[in-house]
Amino acid sequence: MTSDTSEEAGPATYAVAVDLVVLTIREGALHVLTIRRGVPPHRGELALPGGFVLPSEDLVDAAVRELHEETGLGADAVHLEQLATYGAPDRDPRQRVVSVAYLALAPELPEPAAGSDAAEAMWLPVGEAVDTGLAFDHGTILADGLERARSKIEYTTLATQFCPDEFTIAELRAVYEAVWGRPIDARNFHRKVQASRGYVSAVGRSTTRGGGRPAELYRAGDSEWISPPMTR
Amino acid sequence: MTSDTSEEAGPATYAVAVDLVVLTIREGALHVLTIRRGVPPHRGELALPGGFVLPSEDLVDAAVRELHEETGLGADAVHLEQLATYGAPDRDPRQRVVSVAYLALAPELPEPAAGSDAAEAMWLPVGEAVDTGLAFDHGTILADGLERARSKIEYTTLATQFCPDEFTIAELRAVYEAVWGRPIDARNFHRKVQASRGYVSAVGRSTTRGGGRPAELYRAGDSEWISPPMTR
DNA sequence: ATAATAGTGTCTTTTAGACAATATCAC
DNA sequence: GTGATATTGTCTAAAAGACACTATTAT
Repeated sequence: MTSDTSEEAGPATYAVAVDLVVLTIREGALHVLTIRRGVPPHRGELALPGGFVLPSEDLVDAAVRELHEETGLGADAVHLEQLATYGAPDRDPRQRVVSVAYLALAPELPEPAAGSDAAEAMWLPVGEAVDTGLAFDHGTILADGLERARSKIEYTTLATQFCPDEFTIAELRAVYEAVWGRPIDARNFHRKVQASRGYVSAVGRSTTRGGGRPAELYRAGDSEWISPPMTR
Repeated sequence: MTSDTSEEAGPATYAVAVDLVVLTIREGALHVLTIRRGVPPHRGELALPGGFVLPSEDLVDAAVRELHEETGLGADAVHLEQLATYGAPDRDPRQRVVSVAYLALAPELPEPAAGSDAAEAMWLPVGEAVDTGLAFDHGTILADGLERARSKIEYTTLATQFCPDEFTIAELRAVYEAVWGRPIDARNFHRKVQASRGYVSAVGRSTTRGGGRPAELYRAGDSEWISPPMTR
């Protein structure tokens, strides 16, 4: 018999974790950050990075901490938003774990992944991750994260979060093509980005890194919304 | 010293609750279901209905159970979707509680509220609830729920969830007017609803309950999406 | 000059929104 | 008939999407 079970028992308690769907674009394709599990259950399988929430931490702080541990990125460099919460009683065989999933959008990172953890972390093309399957219910979480990213770049300026500080319209267009998985008319896209006030602001310099005629460089503008929206 | 702290301690555990933002339309205005707290903390203040998740329950099952306890409604009669999760360490002074909020959209109910609970439940116009303020962080949860409802009726057929089984186009329009809080051109609205395949399907009968020329009756169609979307 | 990419302009179709006109009931 | 609401139609402006054309670099 455990100690201290005198008056009311109080509600049952469960472990609470955060899991991360970290998306970036590498070589024109959307990639997701995965880890290979080193311990049971699902040892050797791929999973999303994540960890338990500490007693003093807010949920988003736990997500920021995990993101930093896995990618070295700070909260200022990436977009981070809550995705959904998964809490089926049997989703983790060890104990009941309620997991709050977060979606992170990151610019292309220099190295594959600098996990301070022993677990090997890597970027995987999203199609490959979906096909391979992920441990626990992480396949569902990934699918939900992809759908969120796909829909949100329609009406918000989030696509710039995948770009470096300075980017060209063509590079921004490549983000849409990678996330939506289909080509977009360069000319109409150019016109629509320019028409949406506050989406991008010109730097005043240009680059020839794409070959051909030099392209104007832009930074993210001050608006959070696109109007009229991009249509998927 | 508590018993059983030999090997690894394992992650910290927290109470997990569901809170409900239940919206309905009464007398042309959007209302939210609230309860007056009978016990501390925040005794006497208004709050959202909710409760703890049982060990055997999935999160959504807990939401369905609470909804039934508070309104008598079953899961088939209302739309229920996960909203967001709130877990600041100090959001509940008694102990750490991570709360998964759900949004429910219900048709107008016969009686104000038939809470089987001792707590008095009531429908409150949303403006009044926002102005009065709610206990804990429930004001934030309500605001998030309202924004979700307002945006979702733009591009989904969710507005029909506020209507009885059979309804007129004018009644559906009244939903938009109540949720968005502004008048809508009846003629353009009529045309757009008809143009969106699968939004509504005609019953073949009409009603004069609105006075004036009888209006055709419709049921919810088989589509979940509106295209093109309603614009707010 | 040629290849490659950036950027502008033009045209057609679709949609939004304002609002006129007609239809069908109760009284 | 009048009053009320439903439904259809018409017009204009905005936007989407297809695509021709011009611009500026490297080689």
